[in-house]
Amino acid sequence: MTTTKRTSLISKATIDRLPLYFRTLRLVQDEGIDVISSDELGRRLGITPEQIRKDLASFGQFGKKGVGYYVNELKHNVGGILGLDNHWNIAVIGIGHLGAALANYQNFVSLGFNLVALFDQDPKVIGTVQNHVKVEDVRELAQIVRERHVDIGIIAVPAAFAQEVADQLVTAGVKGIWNFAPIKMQVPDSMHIVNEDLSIGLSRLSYYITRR
Amino acid sequence: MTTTKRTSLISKATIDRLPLYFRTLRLVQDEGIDVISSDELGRRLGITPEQIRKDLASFGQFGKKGVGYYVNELKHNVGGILGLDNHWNIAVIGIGHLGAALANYQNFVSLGFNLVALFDQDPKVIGTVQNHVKVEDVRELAQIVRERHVDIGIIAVPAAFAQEVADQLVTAGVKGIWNFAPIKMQVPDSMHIVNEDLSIGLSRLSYYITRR
DNA sequence: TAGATTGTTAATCGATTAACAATC
DNA sequence: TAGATTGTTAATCGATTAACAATC
Repeated sequence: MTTTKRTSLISKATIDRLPLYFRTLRLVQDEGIDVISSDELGRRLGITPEQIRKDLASFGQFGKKGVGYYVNELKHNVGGILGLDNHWNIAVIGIGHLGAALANYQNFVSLGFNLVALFDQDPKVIGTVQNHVKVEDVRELAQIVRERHVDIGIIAVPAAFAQEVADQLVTAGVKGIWNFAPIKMQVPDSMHIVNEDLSIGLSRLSYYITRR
Repeated sequence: MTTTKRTSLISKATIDRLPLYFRTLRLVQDEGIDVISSDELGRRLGITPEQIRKDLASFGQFGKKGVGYYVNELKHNVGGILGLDNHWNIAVIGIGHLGAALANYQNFVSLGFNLVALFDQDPKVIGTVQNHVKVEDVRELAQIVRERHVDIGIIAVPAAFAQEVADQLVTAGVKGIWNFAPIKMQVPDSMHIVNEDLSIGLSRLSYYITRR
């Protein structure tokens, strides 16, 4: 039995480690390993075993004292916590270089997401196909988002158009937005939005190599 | 005069906010604004003014009490702290969808990075051009990295080849690695590496929309 | 049983928020 | 001067690490 504790008590850092656990458990399972200790999982990920046990314990008791964690069971539990078993429908808006890369990113498929729609504004791009999905005119966004039950909208348009697209996604009723445009988006408090700012990582690297 | 404090005292979270300050200062400057308060900067970014003042104060005294911060001066200071004025040379390894997107990402140019080399393994890709740079055979990586003084290697190859590429980059003498492959990389302690794991953000979004 | 390993509590460490003196 | 705003110290909050009892 799984005891689920109050969401608010769980650290943001913990949630960001769960996908790493999930991925490693899958790799471990492919190697034919049935049981794994927090020690071994930690060794593979460069995370302390205490941290891993604490993270998992915030969601329930998944291990067996003196034994470890059953890989398959833990993998399903972690996947469930992350909501991956909902197999969310995703759509990418803005099929430039980045949007096309996201549309073709196979790791999303392996996490259980379904790519159901692509949108662009450029007549030369509309009608082309990426990863077996046809690019639609962004003017039909609202209608298609509803028809295909899009849960998550991925914004890969230039910064100048991002807010407008976000507004349309909110109106069309998506559950969450994954934003790659480097701007502070205005969305209702109830809308979940995750910003993916690629220049932060590169700037951080610049910072570190500058002062080593 | 700028007082620079010990690096170790500065929080990782602070460093990740600096690129946001830098970008906003540039936007503000484009609007013709000469002076900005922590309050206004915070309003634009959704960050508290106290946080911004604290972040900046860890690197020196850049503001004027009762006045605010001179936009141009602060922008240059923040850029300098991030090391953007070094105009680091970057190379992308793996010109698939993601690698091509990174090679064409204009925000990196605007941060002062220079794209100097692209590498792939596929004969059909070698010789093609992305963003005015020709794709070279990855077997020539070591030589070209030295010739063109590559500072940062961006790994966009499939997970199975990522460690091998990292090893070659380390041997060739890059200063830092920006890794998009979803694996735990083994590099010497002296090597700076930033991992960009796109599935974390999407998984986090899945987590939040699952339990709203 | 003895050894291994979890889950949890307590201690420490780090980051944010609040408050306010300094000063433009 | 009076009002505005920084820079810094103190207080709070949150996350990680350490320690260990429970138990397989």
